[in-house]
Amino acid sequence: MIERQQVGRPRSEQARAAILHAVDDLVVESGYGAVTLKGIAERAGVSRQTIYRWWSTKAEILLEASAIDARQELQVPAHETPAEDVVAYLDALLAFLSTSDAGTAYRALVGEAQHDAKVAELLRDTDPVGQSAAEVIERALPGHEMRLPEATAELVGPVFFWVLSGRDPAELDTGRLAAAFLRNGPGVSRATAARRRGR
Amino acid sequence: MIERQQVGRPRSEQARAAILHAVDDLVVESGYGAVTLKGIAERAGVSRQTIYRWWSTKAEILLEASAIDARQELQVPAHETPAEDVVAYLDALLAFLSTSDAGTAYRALVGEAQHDAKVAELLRDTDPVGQSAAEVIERALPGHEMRLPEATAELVGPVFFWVLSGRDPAELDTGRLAAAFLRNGPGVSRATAARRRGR
DNA sequence: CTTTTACGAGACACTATGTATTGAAATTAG
DNA sequence: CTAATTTCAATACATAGTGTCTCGTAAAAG
Repeated sequence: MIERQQVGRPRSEQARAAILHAVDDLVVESGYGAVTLKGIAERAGVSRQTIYRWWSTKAEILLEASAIDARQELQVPAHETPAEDVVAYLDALLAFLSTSDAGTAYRALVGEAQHDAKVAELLRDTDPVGQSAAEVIERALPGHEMRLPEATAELVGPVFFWVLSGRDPAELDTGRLAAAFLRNGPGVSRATAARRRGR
Repeated sequence: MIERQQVGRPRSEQARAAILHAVDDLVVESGYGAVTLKGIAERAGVSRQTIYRWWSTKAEILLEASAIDARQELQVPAHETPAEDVVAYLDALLAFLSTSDAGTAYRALVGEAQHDAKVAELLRDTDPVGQSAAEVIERALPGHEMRLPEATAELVGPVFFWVLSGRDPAELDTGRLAAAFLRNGPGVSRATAARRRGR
């Protein structure tokens, strides 16, 4: 924590929260396209100037509004076997991307990133999907012999593509995907890895 | 071909081409975000009304403008082995998504589809990436025992995620991805499949 | 009480949107 | 040739969002 701003009226936490909630609500209600800074300000009961003071784009606000929820929803409890871990994660990822409010926000951000370099950078810095996937891989498959970036893409990619290309989430067989990922993934079994760590 | 419009002034093919080219140029020059219908009209030397008559959104025009190029760039010549085929396809896909003009348009469309249901439907009907991937799988791995939708997602997904999440295309090891895909993919070898067809 | 910073309210110029109107051009049917 | 039909360019219009600015007020520190 850095001590900044010793003097002057402190930032209104109420206004901040109202803005973030307003964005969340508006995106879910009317979709990202219909969200405007004007609308956010009115909904939050806040002056537009107040928004511009702290954020410069819709995307920035949306990222801040959804980041916490995103992390939480992509956090899966540890399971006994790597297979269970991976399936649970893929299910969570599918639910996040296709049904969750935070997921809606995330997809909107990915969309914006395709034609807005600032958003792309913003998203690269704090990408909840990529990070959560990397964590799961490290946890479920310690001692694996994959390159982590590629492994992350292999794990996340299929679900990511499925949802973002508009396919029906209900028709995706995550078990199949998990099996495929595990088949080519770990160069060593979990037991082997445990033995290695024991030595 | 359906015979429509027997009477009246025919649609100007010149205007149509000018509009499509203008969109192409503008997207490449200034990015999708900066493209406006007004700008397209001015660039193409065309009335705005003429655009509205034939298309209803930027996305529609862009799809029409890039669809042909997209198909062409994702078309890879057949190779000797499945491995070569798959690697060649993944390289083409990576180049398409990350460097090609048509790929830029495609990514923009995928982005729009995340907050525009019309675009999503439009893209679902004519998705050059999904279709080309399915073709490659059927060609390179006849007799495979995968469900085609999941297999398509497994093949395309990692590259798709890599690029759309803003990772550096130069750092992606497509050979590794291809190997992983092939390892879990074909239930039968190409030779076996050929034998089967022969019977 | 003074200084500093944040706030709400509202005005401003600018730009894009989507629709409508008008008159000219290009084509077919009779 | 004429009438009907359809497209076209040009232009105007109301609506709405953008980003910046100003003003008077509120809340904190010294």
